[in-house]
Amino acid sequence: MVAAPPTGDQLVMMLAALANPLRLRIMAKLAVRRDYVSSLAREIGVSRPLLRMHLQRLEEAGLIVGTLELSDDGKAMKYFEVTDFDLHLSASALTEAAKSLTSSDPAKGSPRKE
Amino acid sequence: MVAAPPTGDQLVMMLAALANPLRLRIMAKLAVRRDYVSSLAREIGVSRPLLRMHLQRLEEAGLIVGTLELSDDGKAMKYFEVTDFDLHLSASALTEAAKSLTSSDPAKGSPRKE
DNA sequence: TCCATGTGACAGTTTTTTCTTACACATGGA
DNA sequence: TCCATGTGTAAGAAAAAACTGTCACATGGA
Repeated sequence: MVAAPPTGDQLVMMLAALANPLRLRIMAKLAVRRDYVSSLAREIGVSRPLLRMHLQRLEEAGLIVGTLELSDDGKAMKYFEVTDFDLHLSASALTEAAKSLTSSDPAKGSPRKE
Repeated sequence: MVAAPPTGDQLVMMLAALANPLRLRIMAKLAVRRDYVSSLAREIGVSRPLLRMHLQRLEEAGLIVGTLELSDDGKAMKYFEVTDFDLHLSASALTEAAKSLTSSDPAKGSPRKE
């Protein structure tokens, strides 16, 4: 279901996003229930700017999405929630993904359009 | 049935190891067939010391293993091959893995032995 | 008005990764 | 002996990631 196998580049982004203890915790928290930045920062125990950066990285990788909502008392709150991704990593899956890597392939030329 | 689900720390290591285009290529190559360092370096087109570092990272993550063998003409060759891992990444899997993270959990104290 | 709470963004430091450029040792064959 | 091939390691530059501190703006309620 779902997930068209991501391109190599996309895969690298997702893996890089997940390959960090703090972000893994963030994902765990958000998997349980959506939350907004300040609240999440308190709960996890990190500064808001730092959390913000990590959320951004996760969002760029497509693992979470944020929506700006207006609370009852008029405050703007940015809620984040996890998307439903489903990565399967095995040797063959990696071999497949590697084919679509665009970044510097020393074995070939510069990543010309070819 | 292989893989006991890795600990959070172990998972982070594996993800970090895979989250790099060059290492992804290395995995792809080794998945096709085992190879020794110098040969692989030529094939991929990177310097040997650089490749060495990447191989080391992959090995530490348990994704590949290297064995030092003696070729017919007496040269010592270090052959690497992929282990058979099989990671399944989903929101719930991450939630589970996050529980066993030891690294700095700002929400708790310093990672005391408890 | 001031305070508590939410948002966003910037500059600057520290730490980690990535990559380069050496150097050292060993073996078989010309 | 010298060269080509294999191994290992260390020092240092360059680039990217992680983290801190601070400022600005907005709103509702005391």
